[in-house]
Amino acid sequence: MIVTRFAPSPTGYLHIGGLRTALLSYLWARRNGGKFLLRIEDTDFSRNDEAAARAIVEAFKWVGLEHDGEIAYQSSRLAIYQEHVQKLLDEGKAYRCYMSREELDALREEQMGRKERAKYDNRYRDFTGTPPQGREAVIRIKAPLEGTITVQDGVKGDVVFNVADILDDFIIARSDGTPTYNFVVAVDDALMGVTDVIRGDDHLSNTPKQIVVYDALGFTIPKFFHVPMIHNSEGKKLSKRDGATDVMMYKTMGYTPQALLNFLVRLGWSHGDQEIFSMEEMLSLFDPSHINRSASVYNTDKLDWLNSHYLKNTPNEALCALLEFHGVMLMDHDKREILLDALKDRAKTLVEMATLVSEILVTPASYDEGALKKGFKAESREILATFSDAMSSASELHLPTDYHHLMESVVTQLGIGFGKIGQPLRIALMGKLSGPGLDTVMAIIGVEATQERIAALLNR
RNA sequence: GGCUCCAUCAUCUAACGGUUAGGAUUUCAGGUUUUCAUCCUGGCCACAGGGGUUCAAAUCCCCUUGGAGUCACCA
Repeated sequence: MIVTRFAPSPTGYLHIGGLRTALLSYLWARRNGGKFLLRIEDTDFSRNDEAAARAIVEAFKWVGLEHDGEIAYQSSRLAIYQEHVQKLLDEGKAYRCYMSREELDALREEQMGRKERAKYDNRYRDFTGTPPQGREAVIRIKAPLEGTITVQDGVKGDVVFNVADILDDFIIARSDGTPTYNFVVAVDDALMGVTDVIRGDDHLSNTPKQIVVYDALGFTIPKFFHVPMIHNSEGKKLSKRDGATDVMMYKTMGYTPQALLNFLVRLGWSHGDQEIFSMEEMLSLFDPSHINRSASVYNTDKLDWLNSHYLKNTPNEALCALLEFHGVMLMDHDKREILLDALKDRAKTLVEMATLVSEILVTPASYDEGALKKGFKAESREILATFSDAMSSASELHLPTDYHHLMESVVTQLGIGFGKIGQPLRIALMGKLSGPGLDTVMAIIGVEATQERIAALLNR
């Protein structure tokens, strides 16, 4: 069985890059009928872990990813780590190091001065004497001293590290007894039965250390898939400073989860020329071994396009529900269908759509200067008045076509082109020169409101 | 700086030794539309450079250049 996991450190919200690796892990697990686990990596300082976990679960819920089982908190698994540290100690695969921070710093500086790599000098590796008084020891693992470690990566291929270049006896437990990252990751992944680790390739250079831990503890090494970074427009790793990186921001900006997921899955992965992927398609097509090796730049133009695509294809009922989050209550509106049909092709986001709704439903508070200049001419007053009168005497005005016919007959009667009535009427109804078809707008707001808006413009 | 990874249009990508290097987004030009948007049609735009290997290289190898990541008692 394939078991994957998403293991964020609690930073307060779910990052867009995190969502991508979570999505890929989720897809791979689900595709294989496996499990997708969630683990919060909170071994260090007292950051607000609970809130962070809630934020992540909330974001997962919004996009529809679901993890299996309970959320694992590393902070509550300390006993397990200690047990495994002890095991290594007992087996002589790890040892106490009494070197002080000052000594370590001094060593480092000395090495740097000689242009050497900063590296622990193994001074306590085989220490058997009496420990120095009053020193808290850290625990270091005995790492190999020579040879190579190969990370077999499903994305990058075999990556070979020279032990002498990268390793030393790294710390697995701090002087306060708490375990460090590379140790707990390996222990947890092994104990939780994770078979496929899909994560950002910023973790690639950590992997040899984790392999050392796997080996020391006799664990089976999982499959690794190191997914390339998402870069910002400067070509650097995407960070919190790059604006909208909080997944929930996309909800408030009016994006749909499908669009976001579709956008994310196409960053670094593709299936021929296909651009649109439903969740079902992602589930049946995604394979991490087809992930690109190179980083991609985060550019939301395509996200906008995808979002408008999904908006167009969302049933009105569902659209109504989505719009409620943005303060638009349309469930009981009798012209709901006409309204939404007219709008769903015109908006890139739900926020835009909400704005468009109110532009139609609410009488314009002011008129665009440029529009007046361009579209409201001397003869416009009479044309609008004529049209308004015609509305009063018309018998049946319900559907857009009814209004359209009326406009046609007025235009014919006056011997003018459509534009002569269209422009001023549009200004009266919308306050500007762009918008959905006038017949549609009138059908939505009705005869009375149309006449009121015409009067408002004429009396201004 | 050491180590590691990466390199096709502005951007996301296809190509798995043989293509006029394809698609999408963006952009531009037409068309449809009473307007705007949508939509349709078309255009512009790429194999980083240099060596090999091969009948044949965007594809395989090497070098150069450029970019990124990582080097903690953070995760």
